[in-house]
Amino acid sequence: MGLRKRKKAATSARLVAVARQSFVEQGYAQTSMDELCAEAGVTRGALYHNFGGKEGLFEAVVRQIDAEIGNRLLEVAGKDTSLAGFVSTCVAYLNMALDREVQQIMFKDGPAVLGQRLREIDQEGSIEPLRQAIEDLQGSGEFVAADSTALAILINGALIDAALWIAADDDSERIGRASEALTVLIEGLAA
Amino acid sequence: MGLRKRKKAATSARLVAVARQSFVEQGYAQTSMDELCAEAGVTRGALYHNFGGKEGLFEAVVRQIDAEIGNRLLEVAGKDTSLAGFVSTCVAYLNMALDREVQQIMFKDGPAVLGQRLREIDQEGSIEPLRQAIEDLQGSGEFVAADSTALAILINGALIDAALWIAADDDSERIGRASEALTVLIEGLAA
DNA sequence: TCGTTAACATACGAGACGTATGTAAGATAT
DNA sequence: ATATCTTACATACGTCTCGTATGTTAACGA
Repeated sequence: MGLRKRKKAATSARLVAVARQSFVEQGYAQTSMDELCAEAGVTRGALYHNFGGKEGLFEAVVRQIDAEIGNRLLEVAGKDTSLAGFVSTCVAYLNMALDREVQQIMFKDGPAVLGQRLREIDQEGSIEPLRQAIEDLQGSGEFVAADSTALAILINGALIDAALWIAADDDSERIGRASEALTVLIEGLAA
Repeated sequence: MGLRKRKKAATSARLVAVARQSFVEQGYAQTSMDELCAEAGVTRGALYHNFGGKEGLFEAVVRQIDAEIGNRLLEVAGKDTSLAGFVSTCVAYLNMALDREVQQIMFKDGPAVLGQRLREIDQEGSIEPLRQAIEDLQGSGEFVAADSTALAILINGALIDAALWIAADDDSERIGRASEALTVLIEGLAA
């Protein structure tokens, strides 16, 4: 890789890093691209050259986070393909969804900024690992025989809202309640 | 009620009506308050006097939609308090969630614009009716004995994502898949 | 009837975003 | 090695939008 490409990758990475922090701390709408670029040590020219605009930079951050979640999910789901393992995977997802970065970027600003595109990105990152795990369980007869994609969507949505509900409260008493309800919900799907 | 109050209510209603339409059609960020006020036949002065700003107007729209959903849910849930009735309530909710207005305002822009406040508003509108229905079922021993609020949150989230998933596709083949999976999910919670 | 105040209009200023244009350094071809 | 070309960014500019501060009119109370 030539020097040009390397420097470009470096500035892109710096912009994404700063953006990820600013978008989380101040939210998408309240983040000024002037300030953000200043923090990254570049001007807005670099931004528009590399990402096309504010939205493009945000999407880059989303893809980064989504990839991290997807990798982690695949990692956990690969260990144990039993029903108990699936519960563990969901709990792992729930824990990731409790992260402030994930909540702000993926759940709050994401839908408003990217709209439909966010769902397409999510599909690879979080939905597909869930769907695959479900299908595996169905293959071994441990899970009800309903559409695996639809089930993955339902569980995904349940997990997201649970995480937001948990994080909305200061005292960490909700996480126990949610975890229990989640376990009950999934075990109800066991064949 | 004096003439003053009536005219104030009238302009407020006009602003909310126009805002509801614009926010749905163009999204929150792309909606200009200048144009919106022009359509409503007032200036921005009226807006800031009645709602304090763009956010306040958006919140008014959210509350209006949320109240409609809540009333409808209570109506459906009140008819039949059996397990089958609960499934009907969830399906009714799913159908409302398929509405373009609801999706754009409540699910896409809502979280980004109102953040935590949206959840508080939702609590009264959609969560509480669900929770109440669950508690009734638990009282008659037809439902698993897990935290009713947590279960309501989980089901609410599942329904929202299911609706977005269904609406994301043109051909209406997903609604059947989602409805079936949803039914399976809820019946898995039957005691 | 007259002062008061609510409801709204008008005017103004501060940012913020996107684009068009300029520029310097790395890549490329001969 | 040099000249050309192109990439990666910087700079400057214009437009739009929101919020506020101030003005104005009409309803309300005394």
